Amino acid sequence: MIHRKNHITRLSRYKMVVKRMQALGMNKVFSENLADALDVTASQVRKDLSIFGISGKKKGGYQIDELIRDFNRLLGKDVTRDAVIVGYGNLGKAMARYSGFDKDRIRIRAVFEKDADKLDPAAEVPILSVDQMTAFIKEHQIKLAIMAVPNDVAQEVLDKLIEAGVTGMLNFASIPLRVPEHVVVHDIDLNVAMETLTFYVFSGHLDRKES
Amino acid sequence: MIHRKNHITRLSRYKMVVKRMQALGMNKVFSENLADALDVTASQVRKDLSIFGISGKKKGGYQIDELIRDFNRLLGKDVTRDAVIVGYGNLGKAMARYSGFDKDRIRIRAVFEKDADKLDPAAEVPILSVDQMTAFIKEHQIKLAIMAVPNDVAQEVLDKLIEAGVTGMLNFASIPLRVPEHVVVHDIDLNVAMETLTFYVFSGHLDRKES
DNA sequence: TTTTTTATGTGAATTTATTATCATAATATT
DNA sequence: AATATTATGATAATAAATTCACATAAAAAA
Repeated sequence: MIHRKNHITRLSRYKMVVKRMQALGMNKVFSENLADALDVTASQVRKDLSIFGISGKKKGGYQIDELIRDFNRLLGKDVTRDAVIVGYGNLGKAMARYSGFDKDRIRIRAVFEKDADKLDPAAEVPILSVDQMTAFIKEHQIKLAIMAVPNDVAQEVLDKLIEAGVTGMLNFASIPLRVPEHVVVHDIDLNVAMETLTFYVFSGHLDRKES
Repeated sequence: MIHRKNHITRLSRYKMVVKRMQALGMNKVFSENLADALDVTASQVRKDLSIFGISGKKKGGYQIDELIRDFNRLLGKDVTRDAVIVGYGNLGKAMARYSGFDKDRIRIRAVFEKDADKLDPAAEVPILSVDQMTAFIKEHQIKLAIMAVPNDVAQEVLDKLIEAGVTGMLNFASIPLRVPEHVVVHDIDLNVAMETLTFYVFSGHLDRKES
């Protein structure tokens, strides 16, 4: 069985709630609990988990510590992943300071910015010149990038990143980007998100399905 | 035929590229062109458009000015939609200054923040106290909100927004939120997005499908 | 120990989404 | 005016995602 996007997205969510449950002192969890918490069906939970080879016990549910071990294994062999940010505008800055990343897995190593006035190589997350980007990525073998640059340079930046060795990016630009087969781009188009919302809110056609 | 999320998301994208095409001086467009630009099939484009009651001509494709008129009609009767932001932290600030919204349709009217030091009622987009939130929303009949608040207050803020009359929100908190039937929440979980990405990048299981 | 209860795991059924096919209408060509 | 071309639109086919349903294993109760 191949893992599709939806499964993986949910996997990450399961991880989140299971961690919270563990923090609450719980030891085991039923598919029904997860379903509840994430507003999906219990069937869906069991199917997802089984797709990833995770199994529980016919009565006692799933053991939380085992679950977390499995989630970590699946989402990256307990290794921290290094990432860089390109663009230190509003969004780039917000991402550089974003506290919501799982610090044990995703670490922002640097931000690259064109405007010389904004550079700050001494900051906790150093703000470096784009001129250093390729070298930095190659040296640290960075595979992940967050693109927070204007639309009109997005494709150019993307190409440069790929050239340097990055194979996965989170993209905030709202233009269609072209990438080779081996590269994954996850687009977050805030304008599209808001427009979609207005459609639902003002049209009444609510057959909504969670994001 | 009912409109599902995917259709609406694509509709918003079609609008974007069609507008760009118009800016280029083009008058008509073929399903094949749109398919190309957005990396979907031409069949998909035609189906989407037909679902929204948009039709072209059996040879000459779709008339761009008509398309744009239809898109605007569908996405909100040519009326600007007012929205507020809750939380003036990194993300809230980025959203308040975000230039990517279609200014003709989505207008940020105010930001609400708890920390008194951050308030700035005179700013172009005024930063107001959360104490004023409910009154402001009711007075201006705001229906849309962007939630950029910490996880631990997200549900509370959401409830308050709903109480005040908001029915659609973009949510950046990464905890599962409960909402009544008539309310739509679009979640953007940046951590989940990054983790999903790492999975694809480091696992090799690439059966990726665009965001 | 035997019986009852209950949560998993899986294959089947269903629903939803996407793609392929092709008759048809509009345009262009001869 | 007749013929050839071609892009749409509708329907059929396929694929993907989700839910149902139930046999089975584990735990609890009797």
